[in-house]
Amino acid sequence: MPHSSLNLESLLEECAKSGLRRTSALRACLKVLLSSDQPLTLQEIGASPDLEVECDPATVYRLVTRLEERRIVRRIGFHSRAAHYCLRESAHQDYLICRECGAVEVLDIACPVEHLEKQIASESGFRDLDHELEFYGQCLTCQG
Amino acid sequence: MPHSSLNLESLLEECAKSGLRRTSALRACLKVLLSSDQPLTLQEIGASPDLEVECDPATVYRLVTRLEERRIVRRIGFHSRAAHYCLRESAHQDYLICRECGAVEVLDIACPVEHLEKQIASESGFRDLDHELEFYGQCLTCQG
DNA sequence: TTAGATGCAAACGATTTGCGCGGAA
DNA sequence: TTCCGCGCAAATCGTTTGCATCTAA
Repeated sequence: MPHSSLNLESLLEECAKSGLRRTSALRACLKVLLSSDQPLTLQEIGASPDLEVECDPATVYRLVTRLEERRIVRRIGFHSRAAHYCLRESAHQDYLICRECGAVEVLDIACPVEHLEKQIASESGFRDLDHELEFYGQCLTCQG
Repeated sequence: MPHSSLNLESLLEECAKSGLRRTSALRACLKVLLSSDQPLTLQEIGASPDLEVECDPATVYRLVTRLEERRIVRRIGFHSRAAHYCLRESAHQDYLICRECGAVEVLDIACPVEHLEKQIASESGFRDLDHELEFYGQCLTCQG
């Protein structure tokens, strides 16, 4: 039960406050993101068995894009062709990815760059700083 | 004069040893990568005024892909639709990217996760570990 | 009532691949 | 002489957008 501390209603509330309507598609996509412990692609969101209403790919795309603009959702690059997304509200995660098969593992480490972020923010003048840290390698299976 | 310490001939040598032929396209692409101080997209490589012979996009794609497989080139995600590439031999770089206009700045910091990498390698069993660290924010221009 | 949201279908852009020719080894 | 690498063109795939309809506010 990932994100048990996060609440669908409070997320919807936040969305509403930022100008989004409480549609069934929005609720459904948020629920899928809440139920996943790994970042998902738009396709994965749209095809999830947890998605309680059918959503057109374009709808998922527009919803997640809006959520990303409002910084409710975080985009993660990985190296796949498709972008991955997760809720920003959940704890920040760093990842370990197999560059061969694309398997994603969530790293159980204290993120080592939090303090750096503040320093970079003040030196660069950039606002709303955020970061992405991924390790790439060949997993045990692909070494076989 | 970026990468002044890196030598085109030694790169070509490394490519040859790993089974690539010394073609004019390979030389040209390596030269472009050597001359840039920022990661480039395939399009940017193919359109570079520094590219000394015309190269078909498919050729650039296949070349860079082979170089990446041989770990001579590193892929970087950023959040643009197109992947960026740089020479792995150059010093490892971390980046600061504007999530609005996409501007890329190379961070002048000692990378803070080198030691973590070793730890993760030994704990996970992953081989040939490598990492990518990027900071995202809104740059001064886009704050204007 | 009406401005934002959705579905459908078409457009886009960055790869990715098949194929026949040409050049490095 | 062989086989890898190249250009050309077509196929893929993940978005991205236009438009008419629907619906939350």
